[in-house]
Amino acid sequence: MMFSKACEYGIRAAVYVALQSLDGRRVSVNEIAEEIDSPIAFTAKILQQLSRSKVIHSVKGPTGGFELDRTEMDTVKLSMIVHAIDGDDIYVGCGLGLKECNANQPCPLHDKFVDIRTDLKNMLENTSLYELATGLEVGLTYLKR
Amino acid sequence: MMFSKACEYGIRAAVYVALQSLDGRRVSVNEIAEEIDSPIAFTAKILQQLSRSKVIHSVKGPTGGFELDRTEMDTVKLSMIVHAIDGDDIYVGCGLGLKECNANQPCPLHDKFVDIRTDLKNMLENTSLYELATGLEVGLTYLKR
DNA sequence: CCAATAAAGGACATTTTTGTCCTATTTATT
DNA sequence: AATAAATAGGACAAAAATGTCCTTTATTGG
Repeated sequence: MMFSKACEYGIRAAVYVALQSLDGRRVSVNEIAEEIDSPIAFTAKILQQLSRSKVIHSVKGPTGGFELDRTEMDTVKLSMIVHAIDGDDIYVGCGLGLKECNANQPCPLHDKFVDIRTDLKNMLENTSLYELATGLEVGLTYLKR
Repeated sequence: MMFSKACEYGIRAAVYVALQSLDGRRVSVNEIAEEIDSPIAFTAKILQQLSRSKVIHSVKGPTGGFELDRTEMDTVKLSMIVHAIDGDDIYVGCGLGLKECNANQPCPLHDKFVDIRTDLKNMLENTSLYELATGLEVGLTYLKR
């Protein structure tokens, strides 16, 4: 609707990793894909991206998996995940696809989009994985279905 | 960023048709594609969709083309174009791609998305082609580049 | 050291979106 | 009636996004 499928899986995966990390549990790709109801191999690719972008931490070998430490959960905001996967489309792009749309040379929707985008941007930049994981932990929110 | 490419072209095309219709000019696919800087044949398909959805009016044969009458420009809102081309994804879909995300069983971002989507929805439902075309006419906004 | 386990990564397959080309249909003009 | 101009529509092509499979690399525990 707004993010790519890859980004949707990425956010859900990161939130699940955060949730389990609250209990000190490291989680595997298989478990993540199972718990967020996503295709395993594709999810593995996305987790690689997130790991390369330092959004989550990965450990190879037996007992390995993905994790986040408590401080990272606070510092990692949704905007970092979206940026790592979808790039800066949401921030930069014109709603009507113009290359050089800006306040000087705006598309007909420019001003109307500015407000909506600002709200979205603020939301993404102010929402941490910790915040999302705790909602899940308490059973208020869900990651599947 | 938010709409498909097809929808971006569709909105730009419809606004251009409205603009020219203000002067009583009927416009061809070729002229539209030229003026909004879009691929001709693809634009033709999109105009077909808009015509079938009664968003714009088409006339075949010599002197034919696309047009809108003054009353239609007021009644046609952006939401109708978006709906005709992209369906109701923007209205219905969960931000994280869950099938059954709602107030009872929300995804972690549900509440945060509700506000943003409501604003987007209101904007689309309250913006008419007439409003957008007049901005263009006065030279305040642009449809290319 | 060896075996097993888990992520990393490359190559490939499928699906969707975007885009093109050609023919058919409609209609105004002569 | 013939011609030409315009949209309608079907079939195809290319590109991007999504998704799978298999091999390599790192690491743990026996």
